[in-house]
Amino acid sequence: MSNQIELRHYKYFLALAKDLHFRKAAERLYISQPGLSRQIKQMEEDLGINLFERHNRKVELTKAGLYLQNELTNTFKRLDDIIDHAKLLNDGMDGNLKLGYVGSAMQLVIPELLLKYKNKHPNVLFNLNEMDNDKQIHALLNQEIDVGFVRMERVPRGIEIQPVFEDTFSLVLPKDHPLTESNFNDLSQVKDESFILFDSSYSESYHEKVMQIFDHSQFTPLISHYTVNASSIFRLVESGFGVAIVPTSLKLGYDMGIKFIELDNIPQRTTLRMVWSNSNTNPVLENLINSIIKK
Amino acid sequence: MSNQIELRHYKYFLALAKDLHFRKAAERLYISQPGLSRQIKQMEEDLGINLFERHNRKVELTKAGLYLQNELTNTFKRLDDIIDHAKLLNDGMDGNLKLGYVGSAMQLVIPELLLKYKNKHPNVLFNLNEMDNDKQIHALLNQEIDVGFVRMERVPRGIEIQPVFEDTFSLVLPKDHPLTESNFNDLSQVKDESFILFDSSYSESYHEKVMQIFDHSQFTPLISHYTVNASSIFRLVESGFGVAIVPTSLKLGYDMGIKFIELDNIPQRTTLRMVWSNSNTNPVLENLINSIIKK
DNA sequence: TCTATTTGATTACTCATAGTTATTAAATCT
DNA sequence: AGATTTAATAACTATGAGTAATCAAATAGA
Repeated sequence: MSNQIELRHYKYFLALAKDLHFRKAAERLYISQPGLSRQIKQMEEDLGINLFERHNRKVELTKAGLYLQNELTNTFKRLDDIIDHAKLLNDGMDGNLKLGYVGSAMQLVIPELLLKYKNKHPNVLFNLNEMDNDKQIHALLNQEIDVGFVRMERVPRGIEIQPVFEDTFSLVLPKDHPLTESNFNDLSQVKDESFILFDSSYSESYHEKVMQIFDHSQFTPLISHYTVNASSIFRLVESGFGVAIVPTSLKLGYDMGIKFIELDNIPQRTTLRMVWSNSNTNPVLENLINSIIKK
Repeated sequence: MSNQIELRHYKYFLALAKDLHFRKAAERLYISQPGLSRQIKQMEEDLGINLFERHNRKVELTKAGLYLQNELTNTFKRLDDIIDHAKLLNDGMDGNLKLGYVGSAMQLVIPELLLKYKNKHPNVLFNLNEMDNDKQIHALLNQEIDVGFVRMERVPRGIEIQPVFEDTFSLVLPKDHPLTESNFNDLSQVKDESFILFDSSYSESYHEKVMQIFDHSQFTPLISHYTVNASSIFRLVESGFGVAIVPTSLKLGYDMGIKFIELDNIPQRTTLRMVWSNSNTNPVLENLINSIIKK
């Protein structure tokens, strides 16, 4: 029972389940149509499951077939990952880690963490992918990345979240702006400037926190631009289109005609958090979590 | 690359990984030793992974081979579950659910919940298994059950937990005991009796709660017996070996020479909780969770 | 040290079956 | 009614899984 079935059968089944058309699926598989017909039939008989309903001129998935399509797709994606990972082990690597991160984490936090980790585990291969907060959650759920670094507070069920680095905010001004660290007192001094901010699609909770800063300073800012990455914010500030408020750690790594004034006497902070899926079985993931969370 | 490999290869690999002996593994697979040698070799070449180290007179798994053994074992167990489930769908069932529960939940809570659920979903097949708290957590992690009903408070990462039913405690006495509902005031009236309790291995947190009751009544009980199931507790009480404290809902379903006095004016309660793994993809599981948690 | 035994790899064969081409049956469209 | 598209069936081919026989190497035993 379910004994003569081979991977081939499952692959053929998935192809047919996609096309719902024997000839086309067979073509895509580079086999003949009768060959496919026979393999599918054999699979149905061997499993004792009707996978397709053959109607007059169209093929449809049964309930059981639809279920199988979903589950098998996942299973084989997972199987591929397993083989890839085993290959790495075979080549002397201890494993690999696919990381996602918001751009604002790349200046300070990520390099530091990775250096520390790589020191301890030199044979772990890294893939780095900058992506926004929501994309990272998506990628985690699809097992496309192992770990993400986000600025958000709530995550869906199945995702773990832990703070990694807390940062102050800084005011960003053109270099020739009259305000300086010494004559700066509080934000009300820039209440008539126009502001350039990260788009709220970047992170709802990040955006809200920035708005709290304005509340706290008791004025409503004129926002002239929303944009999605730090360098375009800085470019706009440099060109005199306004001023900005960003996480302080972004100060590093950019050399532009701008200056930072750290807002360390307001209570708002932005926290970079590490997120990962608790159903992920990548064996080096645990190392990373321990090495980062346990300081 | 990793293209000509079939399920057969993986099955052979797992057999050899277990035996670490070509001839024996081949025997167990009902094929000849050269056949096995060739298939394994082919698998190693096709995947580009050295799976075994052939020493003088013994075969050992490589690092990559060991990893593969673990992961593939899981994957194929999962694949079997998927096929089983698809078969149920094929036979007109909507799916099946494997439940674990502590014995004390069987009297009142489980039947009520299941009746309500079965009404809505008549084509879901149930498997019921009485097991203690820890066993259920184990079974969940191994995907041997879909849902558990436990009396505990903390569960490991990856397991979800939600309260289902809160119960008072009751004092259990032999039928001919002088204490009755009308002349009972508080537990100090039985402070000189010996007590029969659930073994603390049943649940750490349950045991602690019962101890709190004694603290609350300001006496240290003489405990004469620890046992693991309700009916043996009742049997011992009936036979005059002592008195007991148990969840009130156990009153139902037993017809013995004992009587219950509900301790509803002490603050302690015991909560039956539903637990499940958040990596479980059984499609009917979600129904059950919704139907039970959302009252 | 020589022989017997146990190990997995190699070789040469066969036989089951995946995949082929050619055809049929049924339904739908002109 | 004839043309076309669909999947199933039938008969054939050839790939490669599995086999028996043998080899090479490494012990173990006398």
